[in-house]
Amino acid sequence: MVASRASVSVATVSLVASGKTDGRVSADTVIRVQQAIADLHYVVNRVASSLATGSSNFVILVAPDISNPFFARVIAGVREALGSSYQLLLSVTDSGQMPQLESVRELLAFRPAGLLVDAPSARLMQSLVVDEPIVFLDAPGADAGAPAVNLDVVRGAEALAVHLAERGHRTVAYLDSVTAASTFALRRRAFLAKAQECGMSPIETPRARSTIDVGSAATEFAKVWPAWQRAGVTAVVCATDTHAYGVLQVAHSLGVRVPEQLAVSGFDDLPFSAMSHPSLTTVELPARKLGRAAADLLVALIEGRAPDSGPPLMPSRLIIRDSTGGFVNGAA
Amino acid sequence: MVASRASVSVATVSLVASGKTDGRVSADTVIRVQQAIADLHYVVNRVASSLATGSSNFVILVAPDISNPFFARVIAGVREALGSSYQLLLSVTDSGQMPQLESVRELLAFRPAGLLVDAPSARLMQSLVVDEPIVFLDAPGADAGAPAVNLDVVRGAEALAVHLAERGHRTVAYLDSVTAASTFALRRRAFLAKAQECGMSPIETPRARSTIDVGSAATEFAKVWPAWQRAGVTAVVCATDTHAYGVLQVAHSLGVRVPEQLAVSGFDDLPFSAMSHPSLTTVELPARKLGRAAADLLVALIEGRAPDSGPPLMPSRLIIRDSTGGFVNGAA
DNA sequence: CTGAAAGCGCTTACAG
DNA sequence: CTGAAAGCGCTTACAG
Repeated sequence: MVASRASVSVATVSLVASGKTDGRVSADTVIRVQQAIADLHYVVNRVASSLATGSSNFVILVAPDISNPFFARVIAGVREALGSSYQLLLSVTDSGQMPQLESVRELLAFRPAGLLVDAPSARLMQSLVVDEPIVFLDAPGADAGAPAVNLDVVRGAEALAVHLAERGHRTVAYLDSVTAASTFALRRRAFLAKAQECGMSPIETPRARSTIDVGSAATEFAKVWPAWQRAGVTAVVCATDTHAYGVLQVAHSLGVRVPEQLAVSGFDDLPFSAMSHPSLTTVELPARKLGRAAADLLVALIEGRAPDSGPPLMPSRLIIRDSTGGFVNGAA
Repeated sequence: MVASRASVSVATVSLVASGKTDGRVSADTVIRVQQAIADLHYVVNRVASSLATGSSNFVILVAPDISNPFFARVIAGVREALGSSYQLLLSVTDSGQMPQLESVRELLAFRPAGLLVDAPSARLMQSLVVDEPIVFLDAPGADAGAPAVNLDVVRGAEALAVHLAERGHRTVAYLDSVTAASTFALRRRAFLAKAQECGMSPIETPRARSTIDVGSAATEFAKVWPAWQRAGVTAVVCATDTHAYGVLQVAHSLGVRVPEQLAVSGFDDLPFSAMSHPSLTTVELPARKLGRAAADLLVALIEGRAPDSGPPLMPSRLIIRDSTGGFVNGAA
């Protein structure tokens, strides 16, 4: 420990470096040590420090599909809640891949103060039983035991089905995400069930799905559209706004007018959705709030405090815009 | 070390766990120890291991503006090159913020095997003198000393200026990014200089800049457009494709026809750019290749190998699409 | 082939 | 107020 050389002491440097000097070190030496630290550009080795104390002050967030803009907002919320107490490190999977159990285990071996896992598969949640603080985000279906913060996607999906039914749609289709995250399975199921209940016929084949990027979504939609069109589809609901942009794009290219010939909608309410042409009807999902709530919960767990309340469910909200606006058929 | 209890040894467990058993441990004990490891779900504590060996096997990538889709592709390239030898951890700044020296120092305190810094400010590069392996990405202006992998944005920016001049444009404007990354400063300077050289008049006030998201870009463009229009601007070059999407959007809303009344272009060639309406002229930047080259260089540095070649400069390429296509004025 | 021992750089009671 | 010492969980020469 070089700093000790500079002045004359050893454990004292540790005290000074960590600011635990309240009446344990004289003002003189504090200054002298700080000087030495500054001179030598000394930075405490967190690895050693973490080993010695058995604790750390960083949090790892595991997430799939970082290219989803929704995700950037979740991160912003997490950082907000973490403040300066904990540093955030991200671990991302390849596009379209889910985080695997083994890689989460490896991450745990870094001994973070806590772990945040976004959009896990149901399987991951079940098999991941550890005593480290861990919180799942956007993980519907987590058994009650696992701490999780969820989005109320069901309410939004149902509102969307009702909205389309009211607009007179009869035959609807769904463009899904390929990732196995349970949130996507839930969105789809909730929408299809409610659609059925409202008297609409959801077309389930061909099944359409793509990764969360505009290009893939466009390609996929272009592939299935002929069949859907023959089946009489007048509305397509997409797993995310990003998928919907792809649909809007292809529809435009093909001369399919939105919303007159085809209603389009998504989930997320990304900023662009208010400005696309036509503007996009979507289920608003409070990404930032989700991130904040998850991080708050994690910090409570880390610090051994009981979470303030029960399992939070962030409300979703249907935002009706032009992409589903103009369709009128029979009644409505 | 619990595993030692399960069988009967101590250092042997370490040998087995790290697979260094070539004729140092009998097949029998290897199996016995592996059994114990499996039974106890034992995972080597990387913190302790890292302290003992003085090395680690993870790399930290520091980056601003994770919401930029360009970035997701850079990451994909980095992961490709890192393979399974090194794990990747990300540290992101808040939107529009640059990585700060202090936070990079804190990251170094985790003792990663190496550090990758994307789009650093010139100041960061200068003040960051450390002996840990570190590679800058997309960091034009790095003094020759610092290992860096760059994009040849100058060539692309100049080709764009020439293209617009050939199309007959006389008065052009630039929509910049707010981040202080040197790559953005360079794109702008290179374009403006070449524009001047080609006999065009770049309008420099009002200066337009926004964060890298469609919404902010749209707002900013809406604000400056009246002045630009009065000044006779017929072409706007954007720092990224994302900015250009915002411009396209607002132009559409305002009834400004692209490219007839206004030519629009960007940098990146994001997947969506081929499919927007009109499709977007852009300077293709090889994001994935950039990530791969940077990671390759970093690994070479970590492993003490001399880098294969000189400082790599990834080529950029002008892709001409409809958003600048139709404008004809005088000659051309 | 296997175990005992030292050491990685810190932190934290514990004596002085 | 300050220093000496033990210990965090590993790894790596070094003896047996």
